Amino acid sequence: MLDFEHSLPILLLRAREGCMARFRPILARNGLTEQQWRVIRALAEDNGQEAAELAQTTLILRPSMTGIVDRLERDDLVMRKKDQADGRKTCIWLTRKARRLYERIMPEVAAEYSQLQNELGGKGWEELYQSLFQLISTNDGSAKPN
Amino acid sequence: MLDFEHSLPILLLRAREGCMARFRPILARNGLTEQQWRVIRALAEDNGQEAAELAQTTLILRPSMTGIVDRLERDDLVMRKKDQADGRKTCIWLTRKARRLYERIMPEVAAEYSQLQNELGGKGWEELYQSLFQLISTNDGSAKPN
DNA sequence: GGGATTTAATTAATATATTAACTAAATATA
DNA sequence: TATATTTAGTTAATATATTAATTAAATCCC
Repeated sequence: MLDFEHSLPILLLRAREGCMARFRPILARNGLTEQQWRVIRALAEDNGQEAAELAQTTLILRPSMTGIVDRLERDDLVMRKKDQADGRKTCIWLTRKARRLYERIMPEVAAEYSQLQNELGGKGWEELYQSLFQLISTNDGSAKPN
Repeated sequence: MLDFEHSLPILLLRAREGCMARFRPILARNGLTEQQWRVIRALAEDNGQEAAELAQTTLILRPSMTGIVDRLERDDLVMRKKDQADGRKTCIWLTRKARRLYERIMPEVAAEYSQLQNELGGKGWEELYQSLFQLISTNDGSAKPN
């Protein structure tokens, strides 16, 4: 067997797309892309992260992050600040405007998220998380060194 | 709670990235992108699909598909053929070269896939699939009409 | 202290994602 | 049958993904 449409990567993609279909309209109404929202949300929880750290937590590669931060800066949603101690590092900070935007969007996102949890049910939710954590740690465990 | 790094979309993305990290090197060695491989694989199982159908099965949007097929055609891996009955539709066919490439790559991919199945174990695999199907059908069920 | 190496970020080049607008062919409908 | 509508595919414009090369600052090491 091993038919393409039921391969694990395709199922994971389909599952994720299904989820994001719920949230994308909220972001679109507020003029944000999915990636921009990830960055804003990560900073809302831990402001002033280094660019590299931010890339890790948002699962965005560094070269992509450069452009995303460029555009967020253009839209007055974040500010870059060089680290005084280490001139190579840059930290990213949310602006007041971004904070207000976050406060406005987050409740909508959270509501939709609860809705999803309800539809799946407590048991389904638990099992899904269990399985995903299992898969993630399995993959991390067998990662090849660079 | 509801912290960003453990949100469902992020976990699904992390899970998928972990999986693809296993396969990407195989594809890269053969000069294929992930999306190109998806198209080739879908066609290997059902050659001559209409472009729209192909987009559905590979989870690639139509405008992206145009470019992907352009480049596959450029590399002599697929051919476009207009439907004689309905001049709007285009069908995509694998070339012999693509078939040979598929036969060469697929065993490697299948081996890596088995490896992953082994690492997860039969039970873990079952539960993962169960959960993903559940999530997908939940999402499909609550999809908003256009 | 000065050159080799490493590290953080960016730039470059190509490929893909996303939404809207457009084109051409088919179908519906008055 | 002429026009309106729908459908399949592409084009356009902007944003992001990916790998390799580049730049600048820090650290190593002699």
